[in-house]
Amino acid sequence: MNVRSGDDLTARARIRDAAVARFGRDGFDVGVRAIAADAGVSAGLVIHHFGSKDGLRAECDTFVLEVVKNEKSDAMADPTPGDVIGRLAKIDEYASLFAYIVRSLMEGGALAAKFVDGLIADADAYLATGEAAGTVRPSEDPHGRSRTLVATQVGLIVMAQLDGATGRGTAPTDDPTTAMKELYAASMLAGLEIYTHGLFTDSGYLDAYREFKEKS
Amino acid sequence: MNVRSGDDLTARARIRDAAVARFGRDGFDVGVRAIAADAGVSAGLVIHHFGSKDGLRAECDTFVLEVVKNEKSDAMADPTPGDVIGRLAKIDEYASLFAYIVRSLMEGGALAAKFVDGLIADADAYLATGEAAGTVRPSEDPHGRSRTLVATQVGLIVMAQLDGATGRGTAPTDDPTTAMKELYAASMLAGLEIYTHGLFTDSGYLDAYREFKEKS
DNA sequence: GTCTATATAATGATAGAC
DNA sequence: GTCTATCATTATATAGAC
Repeated sequence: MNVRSGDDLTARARIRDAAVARFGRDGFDVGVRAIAADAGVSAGLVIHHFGSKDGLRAECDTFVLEVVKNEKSDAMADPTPGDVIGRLAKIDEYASLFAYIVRSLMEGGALAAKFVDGLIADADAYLATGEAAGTVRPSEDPHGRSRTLVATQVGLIVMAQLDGATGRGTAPTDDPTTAMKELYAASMLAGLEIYTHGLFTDSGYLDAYREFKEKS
Repeated sequence: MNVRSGDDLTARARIRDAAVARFGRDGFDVGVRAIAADAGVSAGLVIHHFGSKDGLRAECDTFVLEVVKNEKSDAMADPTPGDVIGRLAKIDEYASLFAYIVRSLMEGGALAAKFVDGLIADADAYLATGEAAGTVRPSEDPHGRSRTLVATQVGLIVMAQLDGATGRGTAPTDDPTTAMKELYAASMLAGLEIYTHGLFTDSGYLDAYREFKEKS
């Protein structure tokens, strides 16, 4: 989860790390006792430090968002930028972080909303750059386009989760990172096809929608 | 939920309907007592009829899938077919059904996997028809394309849920149908743009990926 | 800071009367 | 078929010793 090697962490940080990992693996219904056991402390100490389970959850949220934020800063300094999901999924060190984010996404938590907002903002910036460079087509609704593209990413994540939960595919049940990478790779060609040539052979559907939109 | 008007239903059916609605609105952690209260029966009777909470959940799953199946049959007979999500979302009578499906989707349940599989199969058939008719471009990976398109739908649903849960947008928190319709409408133009003209101005990304794929 | 022990509340499920 | 009453379990959170 981070470069610090475990024993040298304060109990508070150990609890928080254990909670992120457990929440990510088993969902937010997991008990405080399981988290405490993972961290090697008592259940009472968890409450003592964080006030309540919700307090612990909130601290996990801010911690994960902080890591994502730092990762994004690094990505901006990186000469070969990719999308944040790809970066996070790539680095196995962050697997529990990614699992936590996926859980939050499935639950509809506040962290997920912020995370998705960040992805959309990234897409806005990335597409605007591409548009200026001439590699990306202009759009009547650039922000809507960003949301649509991010929706595809989010949908792939959810579908990967479904595949994992129902035991399909080659990925083991408890590894959203692997399942995600597989489904992503399996959809990459088709996605690039669509993004390069489109899906329809003519502009009939688009024209019809524009006409419909103008009438209302 | 169905055409039957409430009081004339057996208690068993009333419990099942109440459960679908409650599960859809509050998630699957809702207690048996709350469902029983909605149905106007005792908590014990719920267990008496369904054996356990899981038994009730299973019956809700099969019931919802049955309705979806019938709805699909109707859609095939209908001369103006749309996608199933659109049809379900459109009909307010099915709002609780839709909410239930969304919950299952978020939780990663078995029903959600079947539902998504059905959407993908529908997309396969729909795109194959379009391809034969000349309105849809051929693809190197038709099934992967179907998955990608369904992923966008699923992602929009999840993002609508996020907007609703965090109280953004104009939609009320507890109405996934409305939130979904709004986000869907807001993304329609951008989506059709992509599906008509593509996203990129040239085939550089697609060519690069094909080359990368051949090497490995 | 950290523990053990406990209070309190809610859950799913059972038993038996009617 | 339906109820009330209750059991057994589990959960979060508290209290107080060390």
